[in-house]
Amino acid sequence: MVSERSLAVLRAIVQDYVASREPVGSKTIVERHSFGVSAATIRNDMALLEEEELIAAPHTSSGRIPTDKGYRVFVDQLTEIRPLTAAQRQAIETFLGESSDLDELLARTVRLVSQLTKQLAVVQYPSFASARVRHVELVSVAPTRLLCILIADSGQVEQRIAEVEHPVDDEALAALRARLNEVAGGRTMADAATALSGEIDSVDRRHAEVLHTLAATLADQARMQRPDRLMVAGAANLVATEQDFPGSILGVIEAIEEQVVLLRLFGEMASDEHSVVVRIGRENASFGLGETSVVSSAFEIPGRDISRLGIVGPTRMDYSNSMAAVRAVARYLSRTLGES
Amino acid sequence: MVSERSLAVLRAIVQDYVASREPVGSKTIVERHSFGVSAATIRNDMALLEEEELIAAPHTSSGRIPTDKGYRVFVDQLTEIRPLTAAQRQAIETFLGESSDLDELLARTVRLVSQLTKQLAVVQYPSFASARVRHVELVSVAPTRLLCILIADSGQVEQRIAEVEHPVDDEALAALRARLNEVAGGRTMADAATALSGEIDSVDRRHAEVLHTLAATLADQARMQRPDRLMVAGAANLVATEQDFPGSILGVIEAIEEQVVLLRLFGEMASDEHSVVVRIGRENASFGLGETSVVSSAFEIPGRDISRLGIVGPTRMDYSNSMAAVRAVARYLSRTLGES
DNA sequence: TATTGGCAGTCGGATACAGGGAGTGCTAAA
DNA sequence: TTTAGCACTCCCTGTATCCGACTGCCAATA
Repeated sequence: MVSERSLAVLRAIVQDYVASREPVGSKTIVERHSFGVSAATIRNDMALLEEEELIAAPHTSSGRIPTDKGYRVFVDQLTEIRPLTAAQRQAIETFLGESSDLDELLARTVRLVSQLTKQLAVVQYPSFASARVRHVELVSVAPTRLLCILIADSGQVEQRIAEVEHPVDDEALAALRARLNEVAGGRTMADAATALSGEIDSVDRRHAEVLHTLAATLADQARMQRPDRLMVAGAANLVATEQDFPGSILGVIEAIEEQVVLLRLFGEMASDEHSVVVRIGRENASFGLGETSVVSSAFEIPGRDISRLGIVGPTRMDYSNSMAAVRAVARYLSRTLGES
Repeated sequence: MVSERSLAVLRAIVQDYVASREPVGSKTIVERHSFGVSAATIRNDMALLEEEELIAAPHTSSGRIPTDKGYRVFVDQLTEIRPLTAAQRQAIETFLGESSDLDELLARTVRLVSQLTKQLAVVQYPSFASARVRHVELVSVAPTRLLCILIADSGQVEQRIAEVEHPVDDEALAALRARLNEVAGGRTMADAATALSGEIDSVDRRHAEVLHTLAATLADQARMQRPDRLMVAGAANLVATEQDFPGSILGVIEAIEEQVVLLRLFGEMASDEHSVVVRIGRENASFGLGETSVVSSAFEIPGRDISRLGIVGPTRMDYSNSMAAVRAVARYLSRTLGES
């Protein structure tokens, strides 16, 4: 059984180790924290914590460092997340408030979060599967190449080149454009995709082939066959913590570049939408990120599907600060932008 | 004066050092290369090369490593770039041939180049300043918010949110849309920008304010106020060569993320469009990249402005291979895609 | 029972030192 | 111009040693 003071000792160990990167001993604890007890007592508590596998000693006679399990308990104890300072809140507002379009907003967001947390920041590009089709535009870029542009009422624009076998003249193009808008306009992306697929057979033979290609193309687009993208910032922060990755940092960087891994990880964290979720060390082992921790939170921008942002760093990180920053920025995106 | 054989010795030193990361001595050279002379003779040549500051000795009595100047001479001697293997050419075709849109093509390109060269690859997103305006679309996303979508005949789509003070109803919106298309349609981006600016005064008072905002917005867009973007891949390759950066790799990573730096660097390399340009070490010192080399080449995709792709790595890199890969991919983009 | 002081034991890290090895620079000879 | 030989320099590595930090345990104490 771990006593209340033992947990306080664990907190002290986590804080000191995060700050110094050095195993922390009993003497250090009594010096830097105001426990009313002696070092020997702390040692007894540390023996308990080690029994519970919350801390470990890298070498026989050295200070202790938290285990993944120790970090987990530490984070779970953090019932109340320390709010950001006024200056930090101000930074969020001024930094994000000026954004003109979604791309820039997200770009600023990742940069901001990486600066606030000193970690690598990631934001998931919000998809818009639930948005509706406002307009379909066709542009002939070559005799047998049509550019299909899909405009959603959320403002999102998707484009795709369609190859057709027979050239399409301007007149036919106009007819096709009208037909496509008639069928797809106003529908949600998913609906439009199925509607277009069903439309293929009931069309003028001469253009069946064209429509077929177009419908398939648009359907693909609408289904968001292309997986959501990620925006990343602060890679230098990750490399700066290289010493915290005993087993080469290369695997981590590769996993970040292989965005699919992170997207799947985000997918698994989608449980509670309005709180900050933390996954620590080995909890991410199945993603090849067994030495990293991820702190993330959901956010929702009006007209878009719900999405996630977060940070990725070594297990030895300032969870309190990371959670506060991630939560604050996610809330800003959801609330402040949602109100305007 | 550097003799012909001295240059051969320089080549040998560069090749061996690039391969082994270890200073190379005279004995190693006679063992691994078929000079018909003894180690002592090589030493004399090495003394010459050191005199010319083409090589240097890290320690008094150790092998030699090439200086930046040495790499420069080595690269300039590479009159003929070794062509890629058939397998590599095949890889380019199959890997890039399947791309559906420009984004994916560029994404595949950077990944391919980073794999071929084992370096960090960068591609500049081709701008379209010389393209013409095909269509301007306005979408009301909120009473006082208009989404402006600019469609170019090259297929590029740019979007921007415009804030206006007074609400705009559907009827006025349609009129505005017609007017904007009338003025801007068919013009190049640059022309459209000036034309729109000039149009502001000659419009119905009630909508002057709206048009003003829109014109300014579109003008900004057309001028490509937003700098060209970069796509990056293979960061892991860069980190893997960390040992080749005596002065911390962090600055390099920061410079990469700060895309402006690379864009300016690319801008300075734009001299010869159809050949591969190499900048070595201190030649990039003014960009904070004094320990890195950049190999890049221009390419041109139909309907787009000319643009660049390249790789960034330590001065100790396989220049021959990097130049061959960069040139081959750039040519593929320009030629093969241009023909189709 | 919980806490404390003391003390022996353990291990890592820093320091000092010697020996081996790789490589150069120089000189004299071919 | 090239070559062989040789002395010299310096790095690297392994070894021995010392120092310091910390733990773990035990007996005493509140």
